[in-house]
Amino acid sequence: MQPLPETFYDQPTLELARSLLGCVLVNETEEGNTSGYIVETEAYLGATDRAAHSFQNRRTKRTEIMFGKAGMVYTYTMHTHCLVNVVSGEIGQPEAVLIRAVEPKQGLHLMEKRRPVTKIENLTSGPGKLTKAMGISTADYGRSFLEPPLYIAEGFTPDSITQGKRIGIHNSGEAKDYPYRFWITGNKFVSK
DNA sequence: GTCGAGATTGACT
DNA sequence: GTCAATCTCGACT
Repeated sequence: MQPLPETFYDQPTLELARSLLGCVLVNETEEGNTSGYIVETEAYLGATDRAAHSFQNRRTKRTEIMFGKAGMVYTYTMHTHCLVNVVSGEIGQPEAVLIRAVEPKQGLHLMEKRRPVTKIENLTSGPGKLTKAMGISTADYGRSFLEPPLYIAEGFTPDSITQGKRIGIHNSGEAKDYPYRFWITGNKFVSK
């Protein structure tokens, strides 16, 4: 499986968020390899998006990576969980795409070992769930999706894509109603 | 050094 | 619907 080329990330963040649907997220670890089709994403446009960590180009130690090159890995700890983003936009533009859900492809047994569930559709149907199932952590912060062990490869073209409001952002004024969320219509691994 | 907030999840009323 | 778990970082003393 080949990582997608650098040119794939050379497109506007909202288009990248849409393009990532159907692509394969791969993580190679000592325990084994896991991969899954990306079925849900959210765009964060730092300069104007109040819900983004980098709102109004706020540059901190944590958001630093968002100002860098598209295709970098931005991981972030939220309460007890870890979230994973793909950095987007030109250098100097703090934009990123949050990977909210994947559909398991390879390493199903390993994912279930890391995150025991009764229903398979609960395994990776949320941003904190998929990182645990695939073994992604804050140690991956600053890596590149262009090369192993953590990378994104070509998958399939979704039949139908739905666009809507983002989830789980509170007290963000108008930003909470921005239609920056994309998911594959009808896929059961999309979060609620 | 201490305090508060948060791009979530799972359990419970 | 509500709420706590538990960690990192930024702001302040």
